[in-house]
Amino acid sequence: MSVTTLHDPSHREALWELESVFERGDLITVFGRCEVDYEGRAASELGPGDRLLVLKPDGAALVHTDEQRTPVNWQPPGSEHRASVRDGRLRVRSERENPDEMLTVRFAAVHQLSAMAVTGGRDLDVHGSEADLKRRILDHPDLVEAGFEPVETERDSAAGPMDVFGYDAAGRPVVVELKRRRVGPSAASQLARYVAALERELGDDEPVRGVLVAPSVTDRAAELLAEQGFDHASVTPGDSVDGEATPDAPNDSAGPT
Amino acid sequence: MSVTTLHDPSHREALWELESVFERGDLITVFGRCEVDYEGRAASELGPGDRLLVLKPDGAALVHTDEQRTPVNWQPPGSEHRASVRDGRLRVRSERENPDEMLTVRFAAVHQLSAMAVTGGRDLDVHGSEADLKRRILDHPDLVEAGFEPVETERDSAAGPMDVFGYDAAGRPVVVELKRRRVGPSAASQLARYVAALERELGDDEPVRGVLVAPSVTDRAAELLAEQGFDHASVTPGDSVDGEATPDAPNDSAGPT
DNA sequence: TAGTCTATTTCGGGC
DNA sequence: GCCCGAAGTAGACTA
Repeated sequence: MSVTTLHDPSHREALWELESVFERGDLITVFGRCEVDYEGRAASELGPGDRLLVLKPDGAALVHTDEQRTPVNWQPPGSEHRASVRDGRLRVRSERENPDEMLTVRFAAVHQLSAMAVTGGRDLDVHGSEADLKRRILDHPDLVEAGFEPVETERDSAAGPMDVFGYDAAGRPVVVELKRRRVGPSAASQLARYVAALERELGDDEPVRGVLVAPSVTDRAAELLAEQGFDHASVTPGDSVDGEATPDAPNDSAGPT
Repeated sequence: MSVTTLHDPSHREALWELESVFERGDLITVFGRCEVDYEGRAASELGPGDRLLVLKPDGAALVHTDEQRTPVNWQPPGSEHRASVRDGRLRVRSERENPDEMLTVRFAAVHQLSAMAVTGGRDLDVHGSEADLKRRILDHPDLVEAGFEPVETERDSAAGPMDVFGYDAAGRPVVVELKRRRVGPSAASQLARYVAALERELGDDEPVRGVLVAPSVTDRAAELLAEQGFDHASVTPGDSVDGEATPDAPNDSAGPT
């Protein structure tokens, strides 16, 4: 049987079931009236209400209300689930170390408790990520700008690893930062950080260029880029183009000041 | 009745139930063997396996495997759920606009379908956030450094809003960036961005200081801060201290170069 | 609605 | 284990 369900179990019945399921390694859902407390990196309290508690065999715990994609409370994988009956309530705790965190759910009433044997794939194929954009840029460097030659990806610097490092048609070093979607000021900062680090590394006599590759850029980010003499190439991870550059100029300015 | 459950329903039965529950506004869980497709900001495919689908009345949809805190696929609130039977399978779709996104879950078999009437609070009290840290700094500005005087929070600049703006004991303008936890290079960048914007705004004759307030800082971030002459004050959102500064010096250097 | 930033971010990859 | 950055980030808040 792939699913076992208890309806309106007593706290004792729920406890027995939970303990046996913890052994078995099934996915558990508990729906009932509860209060929730969390203490760890932060702390929180949640007053009484009906919620759905999901306990995963990998240690993850999720408390969901009827709203939002994000659980109202949770515990990440690697936590340990335990159950008990205290003060006439079913108490489910999920605890982990490093950081020390504890989630406590106290059920005044359990409406339903289910255990499900989960099998099958969980590996997702995703398209349109920054990794796809990077592949695209390496296959068609002209999308960054005519004559761009990529040399290294994830090149390390004192400020962290830069997405793509290469040289422009004039032989000047270029740092390329890739973003799969429209970017704001932080992407301009990030690029500036890598460019500055590389300039310190190469010496002040060697000016380093910065190019932000992203579908689009907010006004403020555009100003910040312009202020620092950086360029922007408008490219999306999944444009269907295969051969040369896009109809209009791939980058919107010619080079550094 | 607060929970209705169908075990191993036929696709037709599952469909009828889903349609009536969509009207009612209950929280739905469907456990069964399914494939999942997503297309929108990105795209993904997930092969056959047993998963838990959660459909919320606010339009959120979650597909969970037996691992991870994050759903393997999802749809944010505001989406519209629809169900049908196609090619002998129960198909649940969740669609939204802006951005245009569609999640499709095709069930080869439904092991369990439950509908739950959710009531009660969903407002969480959280402690230890950056907002708490800000309150703490405004109450005890000496935690930033002796003589610091906060003037404005969320002060806007060409690079975005700075957490706290004020003046040091010598009357120099100070930008303070707050982080509730240990920070890396990006926080140093962020601070640099605000400081540079403010210097442009005030004129180059007026040097602007930058202070990062956070529990701790990675080595690399510390180097980046030092390079720009910024300071770091070690403060956590929830330190129990109430009166003066902490025993050891609240900030670790005297001022700008 | 778009821009900007926080988050108990989570997650993965490298060292 | 820590560091670093991406994510279909989500969610909150403001203009």
